Amino acid sequence: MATTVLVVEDEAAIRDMIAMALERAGYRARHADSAEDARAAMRLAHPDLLLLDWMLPGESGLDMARSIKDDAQMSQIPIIMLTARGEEDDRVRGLDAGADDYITKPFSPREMMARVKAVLRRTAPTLTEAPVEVEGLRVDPISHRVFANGDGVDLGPTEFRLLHFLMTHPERVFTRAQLLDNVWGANVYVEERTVDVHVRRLRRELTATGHDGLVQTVRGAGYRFSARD
Amino acid sequence: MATTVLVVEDEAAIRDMIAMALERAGYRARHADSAEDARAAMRLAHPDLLLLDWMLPGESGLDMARSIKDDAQMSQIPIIMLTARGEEDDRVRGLDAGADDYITKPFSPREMMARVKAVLRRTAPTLTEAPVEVEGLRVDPISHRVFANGDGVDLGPTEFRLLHFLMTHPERVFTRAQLLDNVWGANVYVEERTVDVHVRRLRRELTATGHDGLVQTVRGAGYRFSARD
DNA sequence: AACGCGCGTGACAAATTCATGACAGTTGCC
DNA sequence: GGCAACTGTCATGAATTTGTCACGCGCGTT
Repeated sequence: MATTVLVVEDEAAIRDMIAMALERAGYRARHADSAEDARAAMRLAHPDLLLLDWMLPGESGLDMARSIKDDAQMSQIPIIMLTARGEEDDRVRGLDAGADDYITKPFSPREMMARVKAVLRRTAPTLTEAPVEVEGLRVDPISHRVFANGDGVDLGPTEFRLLHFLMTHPERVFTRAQLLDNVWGANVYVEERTVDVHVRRLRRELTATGHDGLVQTVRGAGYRFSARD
Repeated sequence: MATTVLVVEDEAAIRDMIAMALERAGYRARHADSAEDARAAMRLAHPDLLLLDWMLPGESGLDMARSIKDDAQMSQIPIIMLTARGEEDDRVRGLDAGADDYITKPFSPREMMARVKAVLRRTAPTLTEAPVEVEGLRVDPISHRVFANGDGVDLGPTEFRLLHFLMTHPERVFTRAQLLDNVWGANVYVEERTVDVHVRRLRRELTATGHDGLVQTVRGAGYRFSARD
């Protein structure tokens, strides 16, 4: 999936210039012209980066940056602030609000792209994954921990990846071969029945914490993660 | 201690002009006329800022800037690039390489001083990081000291950086490769197992002061700093 | 009711992954 | 120059994890 950049800027000319440069570089660009619009767009497009204008009608870009960095769900998304001011005082305030970089207008598409790439490179590993939670069972890829209603669950590396994969693709049946590809990795030779064993090990841990029936067997097809029976 | 600026420039006239202006303004100036010299000077004088000429005999200033920004120990030191060229292309490359500002020759001592002061002011908060404290274990980046419930803990440079990095990113697992990038610096080739050894050395010191279990091993994933088990 | 599969289980031995202690090369400091 | 502090590597042994089997149970079909 292409990297998506959300451009929050009310001046159409600048916004289009940026969007064009981004798309020419192979990124997917989305835009919003106010903080309110931006929040809606973030929920829809799940951008990997925000280009946020300092001056916006209504809620300022600075406030928005601050609120995003305070939100556990979105705090991982890097932000580059755009501003017409050149005072470094502002720069400090911007960085202080959680911005990852800062571009002073006027700027060239080229400079902008250089910074976009730099920020993405710097934060790439970070935005990979958010915690998943279903019925009190929470898997957090960042801390690499699993909690069942608050209590820690001890899983081996493979069980962890298996559970995480299934939870991020709920209600969907995967054949053993598909699971091997996605959890073990492509071109890895292991018996398909090995999946059964790991499912069993995973279930054993989950059952011990009262979470039964989440990893379901679909006879003749494979396994599925689902909250309902 | 006076703020030290290292001037890396092979043309004596320019170098002296800069050094004189800096000293008149109360800074301590050191100089080098090649990247090799500069590295030696950095180890000796621990400059707070680098004025780096783009064109140097041997390794270019651009390459040097990049390698410094990749080095965990020196990446905090701000860099101002000096160049005879005015192409924006160069400007982008310079900023991309990690430079904090950019001065085009010819320039006046006055302009240079303004930029030097601006960069130092701007990066001050970065270098002056706040102390981090968790469960009585305090790491103070400013004094470069660690205290466990008031008692000083003696750590080597690498252990200090490792602990500080982990403490500023709690509850998050880092692979050995990520730790090497962030604590040792990118482009530094060391065996991944070396991380284990430093973790052990760090743990040994922490355990001696009663702080066990803070640096945790996540089998198959890496290490994590966390207050809870 | 018998049978054929598909799947759950417990047991294992091999393969990984880590913690540790020892060592030698460097560096900075007396 | 010599000493002390640091670093990066290795070898070793212990602790987990992993991939396979073999065995049986149960479901659906005949």
